[in-house]
Amino acid sequence: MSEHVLHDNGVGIRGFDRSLPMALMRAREAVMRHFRPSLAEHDLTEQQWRVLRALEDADTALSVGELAERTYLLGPSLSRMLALLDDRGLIARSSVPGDARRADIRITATGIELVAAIAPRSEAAYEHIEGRLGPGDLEQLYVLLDKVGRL
Amino acid sequence: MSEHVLHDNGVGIRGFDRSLPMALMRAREAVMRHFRPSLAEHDLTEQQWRVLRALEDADTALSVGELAERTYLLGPSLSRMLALLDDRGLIARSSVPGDARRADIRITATGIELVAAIAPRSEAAYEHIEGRLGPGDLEQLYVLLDKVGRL
DNA sequence: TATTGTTATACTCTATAACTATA
DNA sequence: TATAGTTATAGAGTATAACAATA
Repeated sequence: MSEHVLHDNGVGIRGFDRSLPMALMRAREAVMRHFRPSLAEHDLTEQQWRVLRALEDADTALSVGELAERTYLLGPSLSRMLALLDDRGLIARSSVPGDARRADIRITATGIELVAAIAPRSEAAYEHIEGRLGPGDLEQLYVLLDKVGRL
Repeated sequence: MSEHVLHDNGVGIRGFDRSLPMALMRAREAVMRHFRPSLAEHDLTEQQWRVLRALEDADTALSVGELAERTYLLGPSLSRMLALLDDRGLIARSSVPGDARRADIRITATGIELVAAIAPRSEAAYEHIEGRLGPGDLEQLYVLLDKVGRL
């Protein structure tokens, strides 16, 4: 029998400690706690960071809609954010030939530099996590999270 | 060799798909997507839900500070939220004998009823997840998340 | 003096609806 | 008519500082 047993506390709902959303949030908090100061230092919110990372990872221009999906941001939030990131020269927009409604968003060289400047702290956090979990466990965690993410 | 290989994309940072915070967020999104309508139906934000669940799980009164730690909310956010939940009769405050600075927060019968009313939808979401992962994987996921959460 | 909690303030994000331009 | 993106608006959370009351 496992130490992690689902228990009934009388109102037909799992204990707080057995709530998957809370466990996910706790884990995310633990990771971000080490990383957030680095973002603040460079005047980036977590959401802005997600946008830059998504663009940098895409390696190609993305439409606003595609970007919204990948970053879990709503259109209006993203729209305003892109204006700010554009002002800071971190992203650039261009029109799409053949569909004047669409906008192509890409990360600029300045944006890539900023991401690269923050990256070392991110790597340090990962090494810390790997040190605690071991590479096998981390791998297994990714597999399980991917499964849950595909609900 | 695993299919999940950390790769270098030229700026010294992991790919977006190999970002642990993003994987955690995706998983949480997938779970909450099924659950959020139920909260909205009862006029609760995710944060308010966390507060009610934490109180209900504690099975005893908590100080504002303890509650803030358990729900990952800041004092000022929590302070305002407690006033709203108090107005709705979902929580109650009482003074602590021996320390007039502290406030004891507890969930009311009405609050417990509300949690119980929402619980079935939560359970359905869990059954869906268990159906996809299998109980063993879900258990393993909890173990790994707990490890990460203890950073 | 330090701690507990609230209030003040500015900013950001969430969420929905309305709007513009284009397809 | 539908789609892509922006603008408008209201509400809520984040974050820091300042504050009151108490220890």
